[in-house]
Amino acid sequence: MQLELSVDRSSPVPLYFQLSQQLEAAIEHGTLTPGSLLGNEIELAARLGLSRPTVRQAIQSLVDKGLLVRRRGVGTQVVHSQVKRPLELSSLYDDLEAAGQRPATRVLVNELVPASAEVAAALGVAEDSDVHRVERLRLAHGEPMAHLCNFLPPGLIDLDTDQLETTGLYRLMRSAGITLHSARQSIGARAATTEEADRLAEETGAPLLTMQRVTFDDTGRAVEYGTHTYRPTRYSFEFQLLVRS
Amino acid sequence: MQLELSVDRSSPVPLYFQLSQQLEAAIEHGTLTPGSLLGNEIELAARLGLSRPTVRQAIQSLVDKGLLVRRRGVGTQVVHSQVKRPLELSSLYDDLEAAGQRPATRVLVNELVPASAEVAAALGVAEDSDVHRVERLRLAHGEPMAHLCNFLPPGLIDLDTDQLETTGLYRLMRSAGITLHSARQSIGARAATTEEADRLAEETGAPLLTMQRVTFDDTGRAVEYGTHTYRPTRYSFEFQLLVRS
DNA sequence: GTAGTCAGATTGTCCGGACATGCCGATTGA
DNA sequence: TCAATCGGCATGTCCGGACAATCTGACTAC
Repeated sequence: MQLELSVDRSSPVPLYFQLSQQLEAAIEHGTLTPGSLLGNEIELAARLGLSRPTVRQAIQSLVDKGLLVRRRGVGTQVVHSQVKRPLELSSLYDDLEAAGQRPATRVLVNELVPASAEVAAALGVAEDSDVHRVERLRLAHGEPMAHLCNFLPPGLIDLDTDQLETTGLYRLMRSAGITLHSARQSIGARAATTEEADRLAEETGAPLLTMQRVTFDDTGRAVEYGTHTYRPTRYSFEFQLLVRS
Repeated sequence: MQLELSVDRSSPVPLYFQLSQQLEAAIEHGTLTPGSLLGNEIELAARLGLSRPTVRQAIQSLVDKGLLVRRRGVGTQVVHSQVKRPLELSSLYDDLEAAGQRPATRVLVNELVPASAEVAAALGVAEDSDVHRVERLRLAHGEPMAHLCNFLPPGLIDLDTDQLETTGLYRLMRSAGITLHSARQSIGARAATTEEADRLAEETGAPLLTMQRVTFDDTGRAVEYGTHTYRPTRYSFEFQLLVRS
Protein backbone atom coordinates (compact mmCIF):
# COMPACT_ATOMS: atom_id res chain seq x y z
CA MET A 1 0.00 0.00 0.00
CA GLN A 2 1.28 3.41 -0.91
CA LEU A 3 1.08 6.12 1.69
CA GLU A 4 -0.73 9.13 0.33
CA LEU A 5 1.49 12.14 0.60
CA SER A 6 1.30 15.48 -1.08
CA VAL A 7 2.63 18.97 -0.64
CA ASP A 8 1.17 22.33 -1.46
CA ARG A 9 3.77 24.58 -2.99
CA SER A 10 1.57 27.63 -2.82
CA SER A 11 1.25 27.33 0.93
CA PRO A 12 3.47 29.49 3.10
CA VAL A 13 4.08 26.46 5.29
CA PRO A 14 7.56 25.08 4.58
CA LEU A 15 7.55 21.96 2.44
CA TYR A 16 9.61 19.92 4.89
CA PHE A 17 7.16 20.84 7.62
CA GLN A 18 4.15 19.81 5.57
CA LEU A 19 5.81 16.48 4.94
CA SER A 20 6.86 15.85 8.52
CA GLN A 21 3.36 16.64 9.75
CA GLN A 22 1.82 14.20 7.31
CA LEU A 23 4.26 11.51 8.31
CA GLU A 24 3.66 12.16 11.98
CA ALA A 25 -0.09 11.98 11.45
CA ALA A 26 0.31 8.69 9.59
CA ILE A 27 2.34 7.27 12.44
CA GLU A 28 -0.12 8.52 15.02
CA HIS A 29 -3.02 7.17 13.03
CA GLY A 30 -1.40 3.79 12.57
CA THR A 31 -1.18 4.00 8.79
CA LEU A 32 2.56 3.67 9.18
CA THR A 33 2.91 0.68 11.44
CA PRO A 34 5.71 0.43 13.99
CA GLY A 35 8.77 -1.28 12.60
CA SER A 36 7.75 -0.70 9.01
CA LEU A 37 10.26 0.74 6.63
CA LEU A 38 9.76 4.19 5.22
CA GLY A 39 10.96 3.72 1.63
CA ASN A 40 14.20 5.30 0.58
CA GLU A 41 14.64 9.04 0.57
CA ILE A 42 15.53 9.36 -3.08
CA GLU A 43 12.39 7.72 -4.30
CA LEU A 44 10.25 9.53 -1.75
CA ALA A 45 11.69 12.82 -2.95
CA ALA A 46 11.00 11.91 -6.56
CA ARG A 47 7.43 10.87 -5.78
CA LEU A 48 6.69 14.18 -4.10
CA GLY A 49 8.64 16.31 -6.52
CA LEU A 50 10.93 17.44 -3.74
CA SER A 51 14.67 17.42 -3.39
CA ARG A 52 16.39 14.97 -1.11
CA PRO A 53 17.60 17.61 1.40
CA THR A 54 14.01 18.71 1.92
CA VAL A 55 12.85 15.17 2.52
CA ARG A 56 15.77 14.56 4.84
CA GLN A 57 14.91 17.65 6.84
CA ALA A 58 11.37 16.37 7.33
CA ILE A 59 12.57 12.92 8.37
CA GLN A 60 15.24 14.34 10.66
CA SER A 61 12.71 16.34 12.62
CA LEU A 62 10.78 13.15 13.32
CA VAL A 63 13.97 11.33 14.29
CA ASP A 64 14.61 14.13 16.78
CA LYS A 65 11.14 13.59 18.17
CA GLY A 66 11.91 9.92 18.63
CA LEU A 67 9.32 8.70 16.15
CA LEU A 68 11.71 7.36 13.54
CA VAL A 69 15.05 5.58 13.54
CA ARG A 70 17.50 5.71 10.66
CA ARG A 71 19.94 2.96 9.88
CA ARG A 72 22.58 3.39 7.27
CA GLY A 73 22.31 0.80 4.57
CA VAL A 74 18.96 -0.36 5.88
CA GLY A 75 16.47 2.46 5.81
CA THR A 76 14.27 4.52 8.04
CA GLN A 77 11.77 2.75 10.22
CA VAL A 78 9.00 3.70 12.56
CA VAL A 79 9.85 3.16 16.20
CA HIS A 80 7.71 0.60 17.99
CA SER A 81 5.91 3.40 19.62
CA GLN A 82 5.24 3.52 23.32
CA VAL A 83 6.52 6.96 22.47
CA LYS A 84 4.29 9.72 23.65
CA ARG A 85 5.68 13.20 23.99
CA PRO A 86 9.09 14.05 25.37
CA LEU A 87 9.31 16.19 28.43
CA GLU A 88 8.68 19.79 27.66
CA LEU A 89 8.44 22.94 29.61
CA SER A 90 4.78 22.96 30.44
CA SER A 91 2.66 24.48 33.11
CA LEU A 92 0.72 22.36 35.52
CA TYR A 93 -2.38 24.06 34.18
CA ASP A 94 -1.78 22.86 30.65
CA ASP A 95 -0.92 19.39 31.85
CA LEU A 96 -4.13 19.06 33.77
CA GLU A 97 -6.21 20.52 31.00
CA ALA A 98 -4.68 18.09 28.52
CA ALA A 99 -5.61 15.27 30.88
CA GLY A 100 -9.17 16.52 30.89
CA GLN A 101 -9.15 17.42 34.55
CA ARG A 102 -10.76 20.88 34.48
CA PRO A 103 -8.17 22.54 36.72
CA ALA A 104 -9.20 25.37 39.00
CA THR A 105 -6.96 28.02 40.47
CA ARG A 106 -7.36 30.08 43.59
CA VAL A 107 -5.05 33.08 43.80
CA LEU A 108 -3.94 33.50 47.41
CA VAL A 109 -1.41 36.28 46.98
CA ASN A 110 -0.64 38.69 44.15
CA GLU A 111 1.57 41.52 45.30
CA LEU A 112 4.86 43.32 44.94
CA VAL A 113 7.43 42.44 47.59
CA PRO A 114 11.12 43.15 48.11
CA ALA A 115 13.24 40.28 46.82
CA SER A 116 14.79 38.00 49.40
CA ALA A 117 18.36 36.88 48.88
CA GLU A 118 17.20 33.56 47.48
CA VAL A 119 14.76 35.13 45.03
CA ALA A 120 17.22 37.84 44.02
CA ALA A 121 19.86 35.24 43.22
CA ALA A 122 17.46 33.12 41.20
CA LEU A 123 16.10 36.02 39.15
CA GLY A 124 19.36 37.90 38.87
CA VAL A 125 17.99 41.12 40.36
CA ALA A 126 19.19 43.23 43.27
CA GLU A 127 18.26 42.14 46.75
CA ASP A 128 15.31 44.06 48.20
CA SER A 129 14.28 45.30 44.76
CA ASP A 130 10.61 44.87 43.95
CA VAL A 131 9.40 41.59 42.47
CA HIS A 132 5.99 40.12 41.87
CA ARG A 133 4.95 37.39 44.23
CA VAL A 134 2.08 35.15 43.24
CA GLU A 135 0.76 32.35 45.38
CA ARG A 136 -1.84 30.04 43.98
CA LEU A 137 -3.64 26.91 45.00
CA ARG A 138 -4.35 24.51 42.15
CA LEU A 139 -7.36 22.26 42.51
CA ALA A 140 -8.67 19.34 40.52
CA HIS A 141 -12.12 17.90 41.12
CA GLY A 142 -12.49 20.39 43.95
CA GLU A 143 -9.55 18.90 45.83
CA PRO A 144 -6.34 20.83 46.42
CA MET A 145 -3.51 19.36 44.38
CA ALA A 146 -0.63 21.77 44.57
CA HIS A 147 0.54 25.01 46.07
CA LEU A 148 2.40 27.24 43.65
CA CYS A 149 4.56 30.15 44.74
CA ASN A 150 6.10 32.21 41.94
CA PHE A 151 8.31 35.26 41.73
CA LEU A 152 8.64 37.41 38.60
CA PRO A 153 10.78 40.44 37.84
CA PRO A 154 8.77 43.65 37.52
CA GLY A 155 7.76 45.29 34.26
CA LEU A 156 7.71 42.09 32.28
CA ILE A 157 4.08 41.24 32.44
CA ASP A 158 0.82 42.54 33.78
CA LEU A 159 -0.35 40.09 36.40
CA ASP A 160 -4.10 40.21 36.54
CA THR A 161 -5.64 38.10 39.29
CA ASP A 162 -8.67 37.22 37.19
CA GLN A 163 -6.51 36.01 34.32
CA LEU A 164 -4.37 34.00 36.71
CA GLU A 165 -7.49 32.17 37.87
CA THR A 166 -8.59 31.23 34.38
CA THR A 167 -5.33 30.25 32.73
CA GLY A 168 -1.75 29.21 33.43
CA LEU A 169 1.16 31.50 34.14
CA TYR A 170 3.14 30.28 31.14
CA ARG A 171 0.30 30.97 28.79
CA LEU A 172 0.09 34.50 30.15
CA MET A 173 3.80 35.01 29.64
CA ARG A 174 3.76 33.68 26.09
CA SER A 175 0.86 35.90 25.13
CA ALA A 176 2.79 38.83 26.58
CA GLY A 177 5.42 38.21 23.92
CA ILE A 178 7.96 36.43 26.10
CA THR A 179 9.68 33.57 24.30
CA LEU A 180 10.48 30.93 26.87
CA HIS A 181 13.76 29.23 26.16
CA SER A 182 14.84 26.92 28.96
CA ALA A 183 14.39 26.16 32.62
CA ARG A 184 16.45 24.75 35.42
CA GLN A 185 14.45 22.42 37.59
CA SER A 186 14.84 20.50 40.79
CA ILE A 187 12.43 17.87 42.02
CA GLY A 188 12.56 16.59 45.57
CA ALA A 189 10.46 15.59 48.53
CA ARG A 190 10.07 16.59 52.16
CA ALA A 191 7.69 16.38 55.08
CA ALA A 192 4.89 18.92 55.18
CA THR A 193 5.04 21.71 57.74
CA THR A 194 1.82 22.48 59.57
CA GLU A 195 1.18 25.47 57.36
CA GLU A 196 1.75 23.48 54.17
CA ALA A 197 -0.39 20.65 55.44
CA ASP A 198 -3.27 23.01 56.15
CA ARG A 199 -3.14 24.48 52.68
CA LEU A 200 -3.20 21.12 50.98
CA ALA A 201 -5.53 19.27 53.35
CA GLU A 202 -2.80 16.89 54.40
CA GLU A 203 -1.43 15.93 57.80
CA THR A 204 1.60 17.61 59.30
CA GLY A 205 4.64 15.51 58.40
CA ALA A 206 2.99 13.93 55.38
CA PRO A 207 5.34 13.50 52.38
CA LEU A 208 5.15 16.27 49.80
CA LEU A 209 6.59 16.38 46.32
CA THR A 210 8.47 19.62 45.69
CA MET A 211 9.63 21.36 42.57
CA GLN A 212 11.71 24.46 42.14
CA ARG A 213 12.19 26.08 38.78
CA VAL A 214 13.90 29.06 37.22
CA THR A 215 12.75 29.85 33.70
CA PHE A 216 14.77 31.83 31.16
CA ASP A 217 13.74 33.55 27.98
CA ASP A 218 15.82 33.45 24.82
CA THR A 219 17.89 36.45 25.84
CA GLY A 220 19.00 34.60 28.94
CA ARG A 221 17.00 36.68 31.39
CA ALA A 222 15.39 34.83 34.26
CA VAL A 223 11.70 35.51 33.85
CA GLU A 224 10.25 33.36 36.61
CA TYR A 225 11.24 31.57 39.77
CA GLY A 226 8.83 29.12 41.31
CA THR A 227 8.63 26.95 44.40
CA HIS A 228 5.88 24.40 44.19
CA THR A 229 4.60 21.66 46.48
CA TYR A 230 2.40 18.83 45.28
CA ARG A 231 0.31 16.23 47.05
CA PRO A 232 1.99 13.00 46.00
CA THR A 233 -1.25 11.06 46.27
CA ARG A 234 -2.76 13.37 43.66
CA TYR A 235 0.11 14.19 41.38
CA SER A 236 3.37 12.83 40.06
CA PHE A 237 5.70 13.95 37.29
CA GLU A 238 5.31 11.76 34.23
CA PHE A 239 7.40 12.22 31.14
CA GLN A 240 9.24 10.61 28.33
CA LEU A 241 12.85 11.23 27.56
CA LEU A 242 14.98 10.54 24.56
CA VAL A 243 18.57 9.46 24.48
CA ARG A 244 20.68 12.07 22.81
CA SER A 245 22.91 10.25 20.42
CA MET B 1 39.03 39.55 18.31
CA GLN B 2 38.71 36.75 15.81
CA LEU B 3 37.80 33.36 17.10
CA GLU B 4 40.31 30.80 16.02
CA LEU B 5 38.59 28.05 14.13
CA SER B 6 39.93 25.42 11.84
CA VAL B 7 38.90 22.10 10.41
CA ASP B 8 40.90 19.05 9.46
CA ARG B 9 39.67 17.66 6.18
CA SER B 10 41.76 14.54 6.48
CA SER B 11 40.05 13.57 9.71
CA PRO B 12 37.24 11.05 9.61
CA VAL B 13 35.29 13.27 11.98
CA PRO B 14 32.57 15.11 10.05
CA LEU B 15 33.38 18.73 9.35
CA TYR B 16 30.17 20.08 10.86
CA PHE B 17 30.92 18.13 14.01
CA GLN B 18 34.45 19.49 14.27
CA LEU B 19 33.08 22.99 13.95
CA SER B 20 30.25 22.52 16.46
CA GLN B 21 32.68 21.08 18.99
CA GLN B 22 35.02 24.03 18.63
CA LEU B 23 32.17 26.48 19.00
CA GLU B 24 30.84 24.64 22.03
CA ALA B 25 34.28 24.66 23.61
CA ALA B 26 34.61 28.39 22.96
CA ILE B 27 31.26 29.01 24.62
CA GLU B 28 32.13 26.81 27.55
CA HIS B 29 35.50 28.43 27.90
CA GLY B 30 34.05 31.93 27.76
CA THR B 31 35.85 32.92 24.58
CA LEU B 32 32.44 33.44 23.06
CA THR B 33 30.70 35.60 25.62
CA PRO B 34 26.97 35.30 26.25
CA GLY B 35 24.92 37.62 24.10
CA SER B 36 27.71 38.12 21.60
CA LEU B 37 26.92 37.73 17.95
CA LEU B 38 28.41 34.87 16.02
CA GLY B 39 29.22 36.55 12.70
CA ASN B 40 27.15 35.67 9.68
CA GLU B 41 27.11 32.19 8.26
CA ILE B 42 28.29 33.11 4.80
CA GLU B 43 31.44 34.78 5.98
CA LEU B 44 32.09 32.06 8.55
CA ALA B 45 31.82 29.47 5.81
CA ALA B 46 34.20 31.39 3.59
CA ARG B 47 36.71 31.81 6.38
CA LEU B 48 36.78 28.10 7.07
CA GLY B 49 36.61 27.02 3.47
CA LEU B 50 33.33 25.27 4.11
CA SER B 51 29.97 25.50 2.45
CA ARG B 52 27.10 27.25 4.12
CA PRO B 53 25.00 24.10 4.67
CA THR B 54 27.88 22.56 6.60
CA VAL B 55 28.24 25.62 8.80
CA ARG B 56 24.48 25.71 9.30
CA GLN B 57 24.47 22.07 10.37
CA ALA B 58 27.08 22.83 13.00
CA ILE B 59 25.20 25.85 14.29
CA GLN B 60 21.89 24.02 14.27
CA SER B 61 23.22 21.29 16.52
CA LEU B 62 24.18 23.92 19.09
CA VAL B 63 20.81 25.60 18.77
CA ASP B 64 19.24 22.23 19.54
CA LYS B 65 21.42 22.02 22.61
CA GLY B 66 20.17 25.41 23.72
CA LEU B 67 23.55 27.12 23.49
CA LEU B 68 22.74 29.41 20.58
CA VAL B 69 19.73 31.37 19.41
CA ARG B 70 19.15 32.38 15.80
CA ARG B 71 17.19 35.41 14.75
CA ARG B 72 16.33 36.04 11.17
CA GLY B 73 17.68 39.35 10.00
CA VAL B 74 19.76 39.73 13.15
CA GLY B 75 22.20 36.92 13.51
CA THR B 76 23.14 34.06 15.77
CA GLN B 77 24.00 34.82 19.36
CA VAL B 78 25.21 32.95 22.37
CA VAL B 79 22.57 32.37 25.00
CA HIS B 80 23.24 34.05 28.31
CA SER B 81 24.19 30.71 29.63
CA GLN B 82 22.89 29.37 32.90
CA VAL B 83 22.58 26.48 30.51
CA LYS B 84 24.08 23.32 31.80
CA ARG B 85 23.00 20.00 30.42
CA PRO B 86 19.52 19.20 29.25
CA LEU B 87 17.85 16.27 30.87
CA GLU B 88 19.13 13.06 29.44
CA LEU B 89 18.66 9.44 30.12
CA SER B 90 21.39 8.85 32.62
CA SER B 91 22.04 6.40 35.35
CA LEU B 92 22.34 7.50 38.93
CA TYR B 93 25.82 6.04 38.88
CA ASP B 94 26.98 8.31 36.08
CA ASP B 95 25.33 11.31 37.69
CA LEU B 96 27.10 10.74 40.96
CA GLU B 97 30.41 10.04 39.31
CA ALA B 98 30.14 13.24 37.29
CA ALA B 99 29.53 15.10 40.54
CA GLY B 100 32.68 13.59 41.93
CA GLN B 101 30.91 11.59 44.59
CA ARG B 102 32.62 8.18 44.22
CA PRO B 103 29.42 6.15 44.27
CA ALA B 104 29.41 2.67 45.76
CA THR B 105 26.97 -0.07 45.00
CA ARG B 106 25.91 -3.03 47.09
CA VAL B 107 24.06 -5.73 45.17
CA LEU B 108 21.33 -7.13 47.41
CA VAL B 109 19.60 -9.43 44.95
CA ASN B 110 20.56 -10.79 41.53
CA GLU B 111 18.30 -13.61 40.48
CA LEU B 112 15.78 -14.92 37.98
CA VAL B 113 12.17 -14.66 39.11
CA PRO B 114 8.79 -15.16 37.47
CA ALA B 115 7.37 -11.87 36.25
CA SER B 116 4.53 -10.36 38.24
CA ALA B 117 1.63 -8.83 36.37
CA GLU B 118 3.08 -5.35 36.85
CA VAL B 119 6.53 -6.32 35.62
CA ALA B 120 5.15 -8.34 32.72
CA ALA B 121 3.06 -5.40 31.57
CA ALA B 122 5.96 -2.99 31.79
CA LEU B 123 8.41 -5.21 29.92
CA GLY B 124 5.90 -6.63 27.48
CA VAL B 125 6.61 -10.25 28.37
CA ALA B 126 4.29 -13.05 29.45
CA GLU B 127 3.25 -13.17 33.07
CA ASP B 128 5.22 -15.69 35.14
CA SER B 129 7.94 -15.90 32.49
CA ASP B 130 11.48 -15.57 33.82
CA VAL B 131 12.96 -12.11 34.24
CA HIS B 132 16.10 -10.84 35.92
CA ARG B 133 15.57 -9.08 39.20
CA VAL B 134 18.35 -6.90 40.52
CA GLU B 135 18.19 -5.03 43.77
CA ARG B 136 20.94 -2.62 44.66
CA LEU B 137 21.73 -0.13 47.35
CA ARG B 138 23.56 2.94 46.16
CA LEU B 139 25.80 4.71 48.65
CA ALA B 140 27.68 7.97 48.60
CA HIS B 141 30.24 8.85 51.25
CA GLY B 142 29.35 5.60 52.94
CA GLU B 143 25.74 6.65 53.46
CA PRO B 144 22.82 4.96 51.72
CA MET B 145 21.29 7.21 49.15
CA ALA B 146 18.92 5.13 47.10
CA HIS B 147 17.43 1.70 46.73
CA LEU B 148 17.22 0.50 43.14
CA CYS B 149 15.07 -2.40 42.04
CA ASN B 150 15.30 -3.35 38.37
CA PHE B 151 13.75 -5.98 36.14
CA LEU B 152 15.23 -7.03 32.80
CA PRO B 153 14.02 -9.46 30.17
CA PRO B 154 16.17 -12.60 29.94
CA GLY B 155 18.79 -13.22 27.29
CA LEU B 156 19.58 -9.59 26.71
CA ILE B 157 22.56 -9.17 28.92
CA ASP B 158 24.81 -11.09 31.22
CA LEU B 159 24.28 -9.66 34.70
CA ASP B 160 27.47 -10.15 36.63
CA THR B 161 27.24 -9.12 40.28
CA ASP B 162 30.83 -7.92 40.38
CA GLN B 163 30.30 -5.70 37.35
CA LEU B 164 27.09 -4.34 38.84
CA GLU B 165 29.03 -3.24 41.90
CA THR B 166 31.66 -1.36 39.93
CA THR B 167 29.60 0.36 37.26
CA GLY B 168 26.08 1.43 36.37
CA LEU B 169 23.41 -0.71 34.77
CA TYR B 170 23.10 1.54 31.74
CA ARG B 171 26.78 1.36 31.04
CA LEU B 172 26.57 -2.41 31.16
CA MET B 173 23.68 -2.42 28.73
CA ARG B 174 25.39 -0.09 26.29
CA SER B 175 28.54 -2.14 26.30
CA ALA B 176 26.41 -5.20 25.60
CA GLY B 177 25.44 -3.57 22.32
CA ILE B 178 22.01 -2.32 23.36
CA THR B 179 21.21 1.11 21.93
CA LEU B 180 19.01 2.89 24.41
CA HIS B 181 16.40 5.03 22.72
CA SER B 182 13.84 6.43 25.14
CA ALA B 183 12.33 5.98 28.56
CA ARG B 184 9.05 6.65 30.23
CA GLN B 185 9.49 8.00 33.72
CA SER B 186 7.37 8.85 36.70
CA ILE B 187 8.61 10.75 39.73
CA GLY B 188 6.61 10.87 42.93
CA ALA B 189 6.85 10.70 46.68
CA ARG B 190 5.46 8.59 49.49
CA ALA B 191 6.02 7.69 53.12
CA ALA B 192 8.62 5.00 53.81
CA THR B 193 7.45 1.59 54.92
CA THR B 194 9.36 0.02 57.78
CA GLU B 195 11.28 -2.19 55.37
CA GLU B 196 12.21 0.72 53.13
CA ALA B 197 13.18 2.84 56.11
CA ASP B 198 15.52 0.13 57.39
CA ARG B 199 17.26 -0.18 54.08
CA LEU B 200 17.88 3.54 53.76
CA ALA B 201 18.56 4.34 57.42
CA GLU B 202 15.45 6.50 57.65
CA GLU B 203 12.50 6.47 60.02
CA THR B 204 9.28 4.69 59.17
CA GLY B 205 6.92 7.21 57.59
CA ALA B 206 9.72 9.52 56.47
CA PRO B 207 9.17 11.06 53.01
CA LEU B 208 10.85 9.21 50.16
CA LEU B 209 11.37 10.32 46.58
CA THR B 210 10.32 7.62 44.13
CA MET B 211 11.03 7.05 40.48
CA GLN B 212 9.72 4.41 38.11
CA ARG B 213 11.12 3.97 34.65
CA VAL B 214 10.69 1.77 31.61
CA THR B 215 13.51 2.02 29.10
CA PHE B 216 13.22 1.09 25.42
CA ASP B 217 15.86 0.34 22.84
CA ASP B 218 15.67 1.61 19.28
CA THR B 219 13.61 -1.35 18.12
CA GLY B 220 10.95 -0.45 20.65
CA ARG B 221 11.60 -3.38 22.99
CA ALA B 222 11.38 -2.64 26.68
CA VAL B 223 14.82 -3.49 28.00
CA GLU B 224 14.50 -2.43 31.62
CA TYR B 225 11.91 -1.63 34.24
CA GLY B 226 13.00 0.00 37.46
CA THR B 227 11.44 1.08 40.72
CA HIS B 228 13.71 3.33 42.73
CA THR B 229 13.44 5.09 46.06
CA TYR B 230 15.71 7.95 47.08
CA ARG B 231 16.38 9.69 50.35
CA PRO B 232 15.19 13.22 49.69
CA THR B 233 17.69 14.69 52.14
CA ARG B 234 20.50 13.20 50.05
CA TYR B 235 19.23 13.37 46.52
CA SER B 236 16.95 15.35 44.24
CA PHE B 237 16.44 15.36 40.51
CA GLU B 238 18.10 18.34 38.92
CA PHE B 239 17.89 19.03 35.25
CA GLN B 240 17.56 21.58 32.54
CA LEU B 241 14.91 21.53 29.93
CA LEU B 242 14.56 23.29 26.64
CA VAL B 243 11.44 24.63 25.07
CA ARG B 244 10.79 22.84 21.85
CA SER B 245 9.88 25.49 19.34
C1' DG C 1 9.00 65.60 16.02
C1' DT C 2 6.86 61.63 14.65
C1' DA C 3 5.49 58.07 11.81
C1' DG C 4 5.90 55.56 7.70
C1' DT C 5 9.00 53.70 4.16
C1' DC C 6 12.91 51.67 2.22
C1' DA C 7 17.33 49.31 1.92
C1' DG C 8 20.75 46.34 3.81
C1' DA C 9 21.87 42.47 6.48
C1' DT C 10 21.09 37.80 7.95
C1' DT C 11 18.84 33.68 8.51
C1' DG C 12 15.14 30.34 6.38
C1' DT C 13 13.97 27.38 2.68
C1' DC C 14 14.95 24.71 -1.33
C1' DC C 15 17.35 22.74 -5.22
C1' DG C 16 20.42 19.16 -7.73
C1' DG C 17 24.29 16.86 -7.56
C1' DA C 18 28.51 14.16 -5.83
C1' DC C 19 31.01 10.88 -3.24
C1' DA C 20 31.69 8.26 1.26
C1' DT C 21 30.21 4.86 4.61
C1' DG C 22 28.13 1.11 6.59
C1' DC C 23 24.83 -2.80 6.30
C1' DC C 24 22.91 -6.91 4.22
C1' DG C 25 22.29 -10.53 1.20
C1' DA C 26 24.04 -13.29 -2.50
C1' DT C 27 27.53 -15.35 -4.68
C1' DT C 28 31.64 -17.83 -4.47
C1' DG C 29 35.08 -20.65 -2.61
C1' DA C 30 36.77 -24.06 0.71
C1' DT D 1 27.57 -27.33 4.50
C1' DC D 2 29.71 -23.38 5.98
C1' DA D 3 32.49 -19.29 5.81
C1' DA D 4 34.58 -15.40 3.40
C1' DT D 5 34.15 -12.02 -0.13
C1' DC D 6 31.80 -8.90 -3.07
C1' DG D 7 28.37 -5.79 -4.71
C1' DG D 8 24.04 -3.33 -4.25
C1' DC D 9 21.49 -0.25 -1.42
C1' DA D 10 20.25 3.32 1.76
C1' DT D 11 21.73 6.78 4.57
C1' DG D 12 25.68 10.21 5.87
C1' DT D 13 28.35 14.08 4.49
C1' DC D 14 29.35 17.97 1.64
C1' DC D 15 29.10 21.32 -2.04
C1' DG D 16 27.47 25.78 -4.50
C1' DG D 17 23.90 28.34 -5.59
C1' DA D 18 19.19 30.75 -5.60
C1' DC D 19 15.44 33.20 -3.75
C1' DA D 20 12.22 34.37 0.25
C1' DA D 21 11.21 36.18 4.85
C1' DT D 22 12.22 39.06 8.52
C1' DC D 23 14.56 42.29 11.44
C1' DT D 24 17.15 46.63 12.16
C1' DG D 25 18.24 51.12 11.36
C1' DA D 26 18.35 55.09 8.58
C1' DC D 27 16.03 58.05 5.68
C1' DT D 28 12.07 60.58 4.20
C1' DA D 29 7.67 62.75 4.31
C1' DC D 30 4.14 64.82 6.87
